[in-house]
Amino acid sequence: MMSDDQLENREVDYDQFESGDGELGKAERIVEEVGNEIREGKLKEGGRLPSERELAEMFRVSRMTARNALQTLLSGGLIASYPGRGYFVVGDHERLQERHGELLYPDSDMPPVKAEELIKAGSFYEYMMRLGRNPEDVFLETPALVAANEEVTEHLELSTRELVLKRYRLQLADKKPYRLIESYYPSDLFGELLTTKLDKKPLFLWLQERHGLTAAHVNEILIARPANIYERGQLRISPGAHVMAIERTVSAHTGRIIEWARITASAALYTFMYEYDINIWK
Amino acid sequence: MMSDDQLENREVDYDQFESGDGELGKAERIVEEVGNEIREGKLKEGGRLPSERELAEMFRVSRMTARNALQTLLSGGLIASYPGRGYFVVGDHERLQERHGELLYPDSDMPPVKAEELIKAGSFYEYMMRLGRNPEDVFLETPALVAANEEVTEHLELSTRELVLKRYRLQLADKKPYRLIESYYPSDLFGELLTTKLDKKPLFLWLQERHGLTAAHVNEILIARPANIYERGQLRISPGAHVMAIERTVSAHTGRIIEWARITASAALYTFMYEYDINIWK
DNA sequence: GAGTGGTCTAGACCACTAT
DNA sequence: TAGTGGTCTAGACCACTCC
Repeated sequence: MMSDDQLENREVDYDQFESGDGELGKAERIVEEVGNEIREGKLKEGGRLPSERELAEMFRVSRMTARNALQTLLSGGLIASYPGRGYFVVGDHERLQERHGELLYPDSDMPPVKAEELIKAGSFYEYMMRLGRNPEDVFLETPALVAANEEVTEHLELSTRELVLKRYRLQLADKKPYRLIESYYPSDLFGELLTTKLDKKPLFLWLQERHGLTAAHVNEILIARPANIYERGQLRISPGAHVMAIERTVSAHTGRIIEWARITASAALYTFMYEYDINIWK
Repeated sequence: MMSDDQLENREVDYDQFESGDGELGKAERIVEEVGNEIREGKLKEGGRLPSERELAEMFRVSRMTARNALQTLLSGGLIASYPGRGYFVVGDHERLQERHGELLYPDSDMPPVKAEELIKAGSFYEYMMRLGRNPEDVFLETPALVAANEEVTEHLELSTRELVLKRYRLQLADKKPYRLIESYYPSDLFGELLTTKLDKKPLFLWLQERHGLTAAHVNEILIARPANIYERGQLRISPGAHVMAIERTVSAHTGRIIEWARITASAALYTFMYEYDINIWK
C-alpha cells in the first residue's frame, strides 16, 4: 500500500504534531513548565509541588487539566504523589543503574558491588547501605517448598512437577519500594536452606561450597509495560507508571539451571547497561 | 459509593488495592473486562472496539471514565487509537524481539537475522520482509556531515569538534512506526559514504573491506520513560505511552568507536534479551 | 453530516493526611 | 477540621475520518 516513494524525506502524515508554533495543549504547557522547573532545580528534590487545585488556579485551568499534567510527570517518575499529602519531586539519585545484573554507583570512586544481586539480601542491600540509605528486604511470603507450576517447571527445566524453593520479596530503600522479586530454585540443591542460616553469605557462594556448582551464566528477558493494579499497590506507583518486567534465568557451569526469577521494578527507577560482542564476522 | 464498611482487612498500607473483593474502580473494571476479551481473542487482532461513547453507555459510566480505561489499555500497547476512526486491537505479533541487537523471529524455524541492525537498511528491513510485512526506512534528515556537538564528541571519543556523518531516520512496518534512530559516525571512516552507493551491503562489512576495521563490541544503555510530545508524534503513540530509550556505542576490534546511536522505540513493541557471564568467582 | 478520539470545564464525593 | 490526591460526572468544542 503506497510504499513507492519511500526515498527522500517523506511527505506529510507525521508533522501534524510539532507543526503549529508551540501550539501545545494547556496540560502540555504545564508539563513543560513544571518539568523544566524541576530539571533546573528551582523545585528541589523532595520539595512539595503546588496542589492540584493551586496549580489549576495558577494556570487558569480546571483541576482535571492540572491533574492530567501532573499525571504525565508522575508516569515519568519525575514526581511522586501521596494521597492526602501532595506531589513531591523525586530525586534523580534514586534511579538505580544496573549493568549485567550488577548495581553501579553514581560516583565512580566507589567500587562497584559485584554480582551479588544473585545473593541473599544481595547487592541491593549493600548498594543502598553504601549510599547511606536504609534498605529493607521484605518477604511477602515465607520462603517455602512449593509444587512447581507449569511455568516454573519449564524454566527450571525440571523433568516432572517437583518441589521448588520459592522466595517472594519486595526490596525497599528508605521505605520506598524498588522492586518485586519472585524467584525459584531446585529443591534438591536449595531445599536445606529453609533450615540453614546463611547470614550474609552469598547464595551462590554457598551453593559452590556445598554442592560444587558455580553460577556461571545469566539470561534476561526484559520488557517495559504499565504496572497492573497489584504492582502499583506494592511498588507504590500511579496508574500509567511503567515497570520493567525481567525474567532472569541463571545457570551453573554445568549448564544446569539453578534459578529462575521474575523481577518487577519501577521503570522510573532503573537504568540498564549491557555489553556484548558482535560475532557475525566469523 | 457506600465505602464505609470495607473495614475488613485494613491495616498496613499495602493491601488497600487488592483487598476488597473486586472492589475496583469503575474504570479498572472496564480495563479488566475489555483487556480479558482481547487476551482471550474474543476481540480479534485489528478489530475495532466500541467507541468511547458506546463503552460509556454499556458500562453505565461517563465518557471520561470509559476513556480513562481505554487510555490504560492504550499505554500498554494492547490497543491503538486513531482520531476520527476509533480504537483497534493491536496484534501480539507486532512486538519485536531483540537479542543482543539481533531481531528474533517468533517462529524458531526461521533463521535469525544477524546483527544487521548495524547496517544500512539493516536487519529491521530484512526482518519485516521475511514476516511478510512492508518495511520502510524514512530519513527524517538527509544524511550529511555535521559538526559534532559536545555529546557526540564525547561518545565518539573525538579529540576536537570534528565533522561526523549523521543519519536520522524512522523505521516503519506497514506504515506503523517502530523506532527513531539518530546515529553518528566518524567522518574520516564514513564520510565517503555520502557519495558511495552501498545498496544492501552491510555498513560495517563495507567498513571492514574498505578500512580493515571490524565492528566487534557493543555497549547499550537502556531506560524506559514516557514519550515526549515529539516522539509521540513521530512514533504515533498516545500520551502516557512509554519508549525504550537506548544509547548504543559500537567499537571496532582496535577499540576505536565507530558508531554512536540514540534509539527511541515504542516500549509496547519491544522485547529485549541479554545474556552474560557471571565472573565474581575468579 | 454523522461519528470519532482529543481536550477541557466546573462541579462532586471519597479516603486519607496533617494538625 | 481543613486540605490533599483519587475518582467520577455530564456536559462542551475541536479536528479529523468516513461516507
